[in-house]
Amino acid sequence: MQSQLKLYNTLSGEKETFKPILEGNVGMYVCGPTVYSDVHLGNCRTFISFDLIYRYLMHLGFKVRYVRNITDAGHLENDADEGEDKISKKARLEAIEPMEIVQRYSVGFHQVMEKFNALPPSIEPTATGHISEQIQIVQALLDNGAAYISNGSVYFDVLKYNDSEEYGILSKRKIEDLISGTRDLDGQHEKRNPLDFALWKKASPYHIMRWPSPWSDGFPGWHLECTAMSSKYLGETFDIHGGGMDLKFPHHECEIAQATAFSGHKPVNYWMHTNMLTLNGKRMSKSTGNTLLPEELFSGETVLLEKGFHPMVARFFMMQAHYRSVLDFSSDALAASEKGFHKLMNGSKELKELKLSPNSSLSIQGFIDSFYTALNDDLNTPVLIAHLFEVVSFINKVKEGAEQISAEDRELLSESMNAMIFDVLGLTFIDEQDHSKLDAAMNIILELRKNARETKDWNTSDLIRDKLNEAGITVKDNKEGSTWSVN
RNA sequence: GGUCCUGUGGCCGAGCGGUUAGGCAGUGGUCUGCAAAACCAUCUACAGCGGUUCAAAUCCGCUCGGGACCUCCA
Repeated sequence: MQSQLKLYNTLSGEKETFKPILEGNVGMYVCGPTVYSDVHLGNCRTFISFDLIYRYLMHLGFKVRYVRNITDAGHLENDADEGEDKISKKARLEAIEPMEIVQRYSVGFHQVMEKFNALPPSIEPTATGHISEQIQIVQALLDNGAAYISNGSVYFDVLKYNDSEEYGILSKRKIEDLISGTRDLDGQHEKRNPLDFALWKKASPYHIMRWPSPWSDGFPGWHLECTAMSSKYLGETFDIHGGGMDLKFPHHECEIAQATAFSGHKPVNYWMHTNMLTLNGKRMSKSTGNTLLPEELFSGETVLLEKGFHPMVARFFMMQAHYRSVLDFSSDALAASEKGFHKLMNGSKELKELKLSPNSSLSIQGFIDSFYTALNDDLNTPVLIAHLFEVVSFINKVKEGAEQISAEDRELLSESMNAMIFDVLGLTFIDEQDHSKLDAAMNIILELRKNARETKDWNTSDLIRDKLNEAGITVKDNKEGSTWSVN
């Protein structure tokens, strides 16, 4: 099954059969968040997409080392001399320590990811914790002539690199087009060419975050941390490097260039890029303010939504679209997913209690194969979910007596459904609190209601149901009796 | 302006040369004191115009929309 996994590789522009460098092991690096403000839902989608990939690789039996960095040194605000990093700017605004900002938003990020049931990565290194590694790479690039010093800063020489390698190989850009398209920004005079990017920046006097280096007191360029940390923890060539589409250029392109110049070979075999989550048809972005915060989604306290949605509903909503497709966020789409989510989860619950027959009326293995066919095709979760709904439909028919399932098959299907829903898609039941006392109380109430119904006292029975509903508890009547659930 | 992606039924969203995707909503029915849920049936679309092909939502061209990147951004 493993060898059949195909992943879309941005480098080739095609789906390729996934083959890890070291059999049975996968090294995966994902560009993490910049912790200078709250992560928005668009950021979350990327990390949830890679959580799916991480989960599926592990489900297939790979031993995965998943590295996702925390960018706490801040990226350059712009390329100008006055450039200051985002962390220190925010710190001065709020008159607190940079690391205080970092701490606050890192914690917030982790809390949000936990709500989305995203597994923590194996290693979550920080840029500030790897300054010496970054300095070493800069020195090596200076030593081998790939970089040059200018006024205390160090820049990567893109044109020189392009003489022997191909700058633009990932984003499919031609260097001539890039040169002609370069904007005339201030502070470019330090560079030999506008395309050159900073490896090390000399800090201006008021710049708070700074480290000593052979060239100046300063801070690392914004592409460098990923090369330093990925090569440290995964090796100079590793299997998968991921990030949002927006990082393809220039960030990942620069990473390839500096890493190749540093080590002499390509750093990554499979480049994976997840697509944007849009709001009102436009990508979410901190700088434009077109964002939705996770907390706003959960609480519904925003003009964009009619009500709040549980993180698992949002996760399911995201899984209903392919990770490489743009997904637009809307209240209606969320509401549709919410119903579908409950339908799926109820189906998976009911599967375990299905009445058994000597034989199954359908091929259970056929269902299971379809799950893997979908996932192996570049993680096609929308198709996987479509198949899961087919199973739910089958489950309901067994319940109604229109289809049959054997004991063996029920076990097999249950195991596979659970693996898909919980392990791979990473969904959880929304209501998992301990209800033992509520259970007891509800049993008493429903007993009274049952008595009322038996004497056709509909006023009482409806009053109980309506009042419970107002309190957030739904009562449903079936042939076998009444069931209840917390909304 | 350059590079690239995209346009699917009321809504969301797969498919990428020949078969019903799926979910939500709607409609008719079964069930039910009513409601809800569930089940069955139904609704059957591929921006427009050309072309290639026995066959196109799927490939090619043009036109018209939408978006991403080219500057920090998941």
